[in-house]
This record gives sequence, structure tokens and C-alpha cells, in this order.
Amino acid sequence: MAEGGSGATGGESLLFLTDEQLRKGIEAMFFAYRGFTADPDRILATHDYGRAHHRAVHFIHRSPGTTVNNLLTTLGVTKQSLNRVLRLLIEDGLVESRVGKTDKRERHLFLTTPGSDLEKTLSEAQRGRMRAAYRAAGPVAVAGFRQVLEAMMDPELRRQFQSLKDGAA
Amino acid sequence: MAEGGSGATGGESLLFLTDEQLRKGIEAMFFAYRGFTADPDRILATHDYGRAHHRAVHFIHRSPGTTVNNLLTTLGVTKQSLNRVLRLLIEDGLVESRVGKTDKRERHLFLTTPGSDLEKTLSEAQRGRMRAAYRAAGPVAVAGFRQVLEAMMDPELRRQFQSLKDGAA
DNA sequence: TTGGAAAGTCAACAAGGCTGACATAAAATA
DNA sequence: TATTTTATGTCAGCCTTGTTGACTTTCCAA
Repeated sequence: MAEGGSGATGGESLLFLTDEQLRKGIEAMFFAYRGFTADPDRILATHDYGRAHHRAVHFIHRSPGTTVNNLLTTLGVTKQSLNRVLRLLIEDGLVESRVGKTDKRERHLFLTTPGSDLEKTLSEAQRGRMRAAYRAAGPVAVAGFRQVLEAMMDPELRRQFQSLKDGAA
Repeated sequence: MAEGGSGATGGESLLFLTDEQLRKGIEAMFFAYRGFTADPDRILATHDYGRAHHRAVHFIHRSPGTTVNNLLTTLGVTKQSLNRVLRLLIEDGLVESRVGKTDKRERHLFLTTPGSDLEKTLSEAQRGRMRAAYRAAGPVAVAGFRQVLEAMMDPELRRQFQSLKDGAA
């Protein structure tokens, strides 16, 4: 209230830490996350998969050969929960699970060609929205966006995110 | 890859629209959202409520006297789904439902004192993290954060968000 | 060599989405 | 006035995706 209503946030003064500003940030996260997942969700629905499958496929693509254990740390779910998702993806031939060479308890996960295709479709859709948002907001805003998001993560997740950020391949 | 690794995003050039940058933004959203919900989730767990209850309580606090129909548009769920949540909150005495004066079909929703208390606890926790992130990133970053989030919303949700932003009381 | 830890799987349950069908009351309209 | 539409609530049943508990296989270290 009593806000003038110039730009998106004002943001020049100390005002950006009022409860009101924080509440707006919270609601913005809520609504933006809905948009963020909307496009992949639509695609997934036509394939009888859900968000959980998307996340698995994304991170297997991101780190081919990752183990189940790695993956469930990244995703923050229980192994039982992940297992259900993986089982279906493997049955459907989107993911391949290879027994570890040095440690036979481990399963290394890879996308098959159809798995890669789905990943591509999903990430294209999601990147499309992201690209539009980035373009609309401009590089300075994007840098700020990323800074705030990183600061919002739990420290452990932030470390994980940062190690994913540049590294690997 | 081949990124130099100076700031969070680089962000000065056209680089901010590469697929790699977009992928990082996507993963940042994912991990940040986990942080965003972590604190309230912990509190809710001790009260036998879930995220759905939090969302209802938040928006009833935000717009006291709102109708069921308004609320389910805002939340983007079905009335059956919302009803299950509201029924429990009303039973537990956190929410009060008053028959509309002008239109007696409508139910207007209000937080009771205990409902307000829970809302306060939850939003304090969530604002705490938000405040820390805002403080760490600074006002310019915050402005950018908000710009990108708004650009990411579905147009209809964006309108809704913007009308909530300053308006009402 | 044996006992514990680690990785993964199976089973069962809960939360919270969803659809469909139906009831009621009130409002709007023909 | 009679009919239709709107707002809400409720029952039943389904699905996804979390959870815990119990179990097997494998590895490693005492």
C-alpha cells in the first residue's frame, strides 16, 4: 500500500525488505512456479507421465551414468519413491539401468534414444518459456534472478547446484 | 562449459540466452523452490497440515472475506480438492465460513484467531528465508528476480498476481 | 568369515490432486 | 411464475507421488 506503482518492485530503497515486499516475492514465486511447470505438465499428461518422471529424466540427461543414490539425493525423495518412477521408465524403454562394474550394488542410469527424445521435447518446452522470460526481462534482471534464487536455496542444495552448474558434462 | 566462472550468470552479453544458461535457470528454479517451501513444510508437518492448507490460509489471510470460488481460481485446484482442505480447517476452527449477505449462495472465508496465529507462524518462517535472500542479493537483484518471475507466469496468472499486488487490503 | 552398512526392490499406506454425479439454495431470466 | 444458471457442498473413486517398513544382494572391514 502507498506504493506509487512505478516499476515491478521499486527496489531502489530500503523498502525492498518490508513484509509487504516479501509477501509479493512469495506470491510471485508461487505463481511463477505454476508457469514454470505448466508446459512440461501438458506434454507429460499426453505420455501418462508426471512431474516426477520429468525430474528423473532431466537429471539422468544431465548426468548420464549417475547412480540411483546420486539421483535421489539430487531429487530429495526417498529411494522407494524414485524407484517406482524409474521402474516405469525402464519398463517403457526410456531409461537403461546398468549394473556397476566396480560396485555391483550400484545401478548406473542412462537415457535410451526414446528417453533422450522425450527429454528433448520437455526441455525444449521449458526452455521456451524461460527464454521468453529472460528475453523480456533482460540480462541484468536475469543476473538478479539467479542471485536471489541461489540465496534462497538450502546451503546443501546450493552446493549441489553450484557443483552441477559448470562442472560435469 | 568454457564459462570463465566469474559471476553468477555473466549476464552482460547475449550469453544469457544459451541453452546452457537456460538449463541453469531451470535447475535454479527447481532447487530454490525446494528451499522456498522447506520451512513452512516443517512447521505444517507438526500440525498435521500440508502445503494445500498453507496455500488456503495464506490467501484467506491475504483477502479476508474471499469466496470459495475466488479462492479456487487463485489456487488453481478443483472445488472438491479445495473443499477437503477447507472442511478440515473449518472443523479445526482455523477458518470461519460466513454466508454472504447480498448473495446468500456465497461463503465468505475468514481466519479465526488461531487461524491467524498459524498464518503468522508460517509466513514469518517463509519471509525469514526470503528476507535473508533479498538481503544477500541486494535491491537491484531483487528487482530483476521479480521481473523474471512475472515474465514466467501464464498471462492470466500474471494479471491475477498484478491485481493482488498493490490492490485490495 | 562374519556382521554391518549400502544399494536397490517390493508392499502398503497417506496426502492431495483429479473426474463424475448429485443435492441444495439462491439468483437471474424467460 | 417457471425455468435455468450459479455457488457451494458432498460422496465415490481414481491417480501420482510422497512416506515407512521389511527384505535381498553386495561390499567391506573387523
